[in-house]
Amino acid sequence: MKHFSEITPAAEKVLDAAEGLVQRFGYNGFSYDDIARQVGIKKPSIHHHFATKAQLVATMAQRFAQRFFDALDGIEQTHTGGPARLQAYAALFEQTYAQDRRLCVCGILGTEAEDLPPPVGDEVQAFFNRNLAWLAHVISTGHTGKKPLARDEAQRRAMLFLCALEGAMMVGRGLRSDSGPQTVTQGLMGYLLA
Amino acid sequence: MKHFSEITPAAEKVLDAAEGLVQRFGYNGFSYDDIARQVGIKKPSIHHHFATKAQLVATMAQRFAQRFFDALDGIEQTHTGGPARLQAYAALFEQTYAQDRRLCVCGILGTEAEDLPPPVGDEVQAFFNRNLAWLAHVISTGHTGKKPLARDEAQRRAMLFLCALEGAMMVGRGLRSDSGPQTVTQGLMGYLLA
DNA sequence: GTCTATATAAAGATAGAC
DNA sequence: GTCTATCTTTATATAGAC
Repeated sequence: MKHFSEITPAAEKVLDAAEGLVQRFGYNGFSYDDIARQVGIKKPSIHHHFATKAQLVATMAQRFAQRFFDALDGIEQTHTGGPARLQAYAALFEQTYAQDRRLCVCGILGTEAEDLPPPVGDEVQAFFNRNLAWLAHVISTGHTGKKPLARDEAQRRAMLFLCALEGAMMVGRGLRSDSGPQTVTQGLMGYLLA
Repeated sequence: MKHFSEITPAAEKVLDAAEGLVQRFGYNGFSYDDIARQVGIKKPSIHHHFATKAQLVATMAQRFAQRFFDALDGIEQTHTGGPARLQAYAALFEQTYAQDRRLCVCGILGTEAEDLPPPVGDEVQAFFNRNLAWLAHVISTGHTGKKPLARDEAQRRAMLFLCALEGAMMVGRGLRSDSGPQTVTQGLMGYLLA
């Protein structure tokens, strides 16, 4: 698979379009022609950049994950303490949903997991694992209790937070509501770090 | 739209197949031919029972929701107290995911909301609204605090619980894990009713 | 890097016989 | 209620010219 770092400007536009389409309609919900129309080129030109849809989406998911992880690094550098970091983490989901109720790329692909080409499924799985590790670390070092948090307790709370945020996007859409992740963070933050 | 209550045994088998296929692959992830193969008939026979895919899935979602609400009534009759009722509620999600990691019908349809025929979207929206109302009621009457729960606080907690459960199915799939909703209920229950 | 033209398969759906 | 045959559209993908 082509790595997203060695990609031309034209191919980048294709990835941008694919990302938005996946976030709105899922893997099975868009076509090469949809991308072509958005980018302003023809269908076969897409194949010039990405031979198959599986490769295209795998590359896009990889780029999405990389950017997300970069954002996590940024949060650790610019925010101090558990609450601020979890709040900044939640804001990433919030900002995504605020754009026409877009879902997390790996969230919507996760629901389609059984149907996904293996390379795409691998990206999704890695994305969640790394998010959980990051959250468990932040929760573990940021909590305010007297005893240090047990490793598996930190992991449980990380799982809860991630699921609540992903689920809030899913449910928010089903409710046809503009309020997504934000509806779920209030109160939860205190619980996670208590 | 045909109501599911006036449906023949043959049509019922079609709905059963459609339900499983939606839970595994989503609205855009299966075809009339997939149903036909499962039921053991041919494609046009499906159209005899349900003229369009939109009608078929709308009827299926309606049946799913009705059964789910019946289960909620059952929980209120057979379980007493907030903790037992929330536990029984979570078990409904658990049982679904335990079947080949199937998702909640309205959960997976919710992620596809932007792409859904309006009648199907209506069913999904109604499903979530009614679930939130039921949960808010159980949480409100079941909590152990000294002061009665404020209405909007009960609704916030209901939203958190629903999103956590739906999200756990989504994330569990992305992780290729057999552990779904169960990973998220522990600890949360105490928080909801505190 | 983009195009026209085309191959091939699958989708939702209809007509009409049994 | 189910079938064969068929229509129409759309999908992913390829060949080869510019």
